[in-house]
Amino acid sequence: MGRKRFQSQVATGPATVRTVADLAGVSIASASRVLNGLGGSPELSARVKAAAERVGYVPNAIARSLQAQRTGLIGLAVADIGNPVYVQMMRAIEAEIADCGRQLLIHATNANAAGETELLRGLARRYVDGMIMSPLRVTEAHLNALAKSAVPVVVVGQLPDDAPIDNVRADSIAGVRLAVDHLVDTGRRRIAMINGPLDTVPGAARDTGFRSALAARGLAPADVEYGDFTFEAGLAAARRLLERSGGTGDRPDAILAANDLIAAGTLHALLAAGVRVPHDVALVGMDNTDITELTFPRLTSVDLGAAERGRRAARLLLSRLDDGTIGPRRETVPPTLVQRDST
Amino acid sequence: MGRKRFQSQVATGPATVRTVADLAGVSIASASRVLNGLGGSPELSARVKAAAERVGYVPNAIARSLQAQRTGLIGLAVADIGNPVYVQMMRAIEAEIADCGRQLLIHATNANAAGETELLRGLARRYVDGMIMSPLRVTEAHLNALAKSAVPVVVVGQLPDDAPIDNVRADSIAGVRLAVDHLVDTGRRRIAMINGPLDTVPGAARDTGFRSALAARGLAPADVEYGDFTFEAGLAAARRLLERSGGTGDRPDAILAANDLIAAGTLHALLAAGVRVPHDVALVGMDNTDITELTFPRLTSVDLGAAERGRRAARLLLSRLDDGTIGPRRETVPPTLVQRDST
DNA sequence: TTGAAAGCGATACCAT
DNA sequence: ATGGTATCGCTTTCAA
Repeated sequence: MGRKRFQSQVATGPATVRTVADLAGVSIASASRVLNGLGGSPELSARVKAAAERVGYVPNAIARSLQAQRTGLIGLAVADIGNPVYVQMMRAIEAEIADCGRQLLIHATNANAAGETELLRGLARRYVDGMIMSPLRVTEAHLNALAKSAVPVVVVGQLPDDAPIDNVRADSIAGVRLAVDHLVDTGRRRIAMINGPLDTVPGAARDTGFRSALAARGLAPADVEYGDFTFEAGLAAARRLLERSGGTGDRPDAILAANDLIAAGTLHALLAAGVRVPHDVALVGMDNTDITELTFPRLTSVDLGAAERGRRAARLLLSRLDDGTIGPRRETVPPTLVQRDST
Repeated sequence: MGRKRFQSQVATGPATVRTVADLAGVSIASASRVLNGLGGSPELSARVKAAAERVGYVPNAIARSLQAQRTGLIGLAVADIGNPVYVQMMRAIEAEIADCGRQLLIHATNANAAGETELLRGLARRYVDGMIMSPLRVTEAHLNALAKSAVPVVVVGQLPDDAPIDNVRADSIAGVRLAVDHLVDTGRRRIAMINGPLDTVPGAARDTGFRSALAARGLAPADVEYGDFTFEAGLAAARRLLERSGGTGDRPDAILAANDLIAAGTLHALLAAGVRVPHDVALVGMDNTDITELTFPRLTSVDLGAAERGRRAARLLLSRLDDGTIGPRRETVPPTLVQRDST
């Protein structure tokens, strides 16, 4: 029966509004008001401020969140926080939401689909006002979980067209076409591709795009290899590809890598085999990450707009948090080709 | 005067314990107990669980945190979330704390000292149970703020020896010595260094280490350059260095770069100038980030244990959260040299 | 075993 | 302008 109510607050634990109010000899309501810059007579304000200062009062954000029904936190779920593409995206998102005084809660899903849906069910109702996620693969379970998520979610990546969820996507197909056209325009004809896994959304899209872009120029793939979206996989795939074309004659004169990591691996294999880049083989990566500047020669790469996608996703989410009634929106970020020294 | 208290909860907003309790026809206390797996008769438990299932109940973590006085969130403040070293550290920390069901709240300080102390005063009392920070520079203000932080903080990086704060540090000096010894042992004599800014903690330590390590082998620096800890700065500094030693005669036969980004920039400048690596000039980076594998040739690099430092910092913090009474601890992670193809 | 009620810390709505 | 108090959703005594 509220014993504490009637005993004055001795310095127990960190300061609360009550500590400040007691010290200033005012009600907690007045203390709260002054602390939030609403009303208060000069005299009372001064007393409260002095008291707050003296006890080093810092408002407890948890309590405030409970009352306000919002935390100011935005969740970001990515497969791998080390992947340069996600790093780019994270940076853009962070910058965008920091402007609104919000913070980023980052969660690595480790490309684990079960974990991702669990996240939507759990974490979505945990601490975040909204959430941005970029799943590598999208399953039925994802869609289900997304549909009943308790907070707004924006998905970066491909989603079925009828999914009623805010969605920002890259245009891989157009991106691949940019690369292919660039290679053909600069005289390459035997164009090979080193792709990621076909059962991922980006892998599948890039495969389709590659074949149709070549067909549009009256060409067929010189060769195709698959592996993970990693440097090591790119290195291994490129070695297989080089081995297959033992004679210089049927070696591809250009290779399109499905991302910059694969491209870096490929470059490594080429240089190690004494192949000159771009003289003998032109090389194009995708994602236009920082990696492109680190290699020698620097990599030509298709910018699929990771940063821009992050920025737009953040904006979509922020606007939805302002007004939950707007219908689902879909944005597509157009790719650009950034030519450097590998083509 | 508590109107709501007496009206049954109609489907308003997301389900709460009250929703579940009302639906199951039990008290919220019982509902809470069942939901947390404490007690409850089989019959009652079943009813509550069914009700929770039906309304898709997910506990509100904010409310729980307010009660429990902990959020399960760990804050991480780094200068730049894109820097590969921090990425390594983040990954290690994330993995470590995820095991304990905690999550990472990441904050980019953009190397802004004012922001960092503000963080300690504000965010530390905001949402996190504890915090790991890795400041580039440590000021008086930092130390002050650290001293009165409301939650435990672990600092990754150098701190004054008498600072009563958990602290994990790299041993830059030993790291530089490893590199220098390796270069000398492999026959290099004219060793230059491309360093970061001298007014940063790591920059200063590496400079000291470089000079003393050389002196220990009876050598003097062949040349020294400074710039930021970036690829571009490394590239520019290496160009200046090459220009200075116009004749091949007094060109350094080895360069130590203060981090891998600088090393990559340096490599770029060397290769562009037609210098063979490692034949003409050996090159050693520091931090042993993923970058070392991406370049051609791959970079020999001193591993200052970023991942290990992150892991230890996480462990220190977790143990302190368990028991706040232990005194401040200080750990130093020993460096290792990882030889690759650039030496 | 179950339920009533007291908090956690802050804000907001009332009266005064 | 100021103070009392209900409330956010949950956990946790304390009684019954």
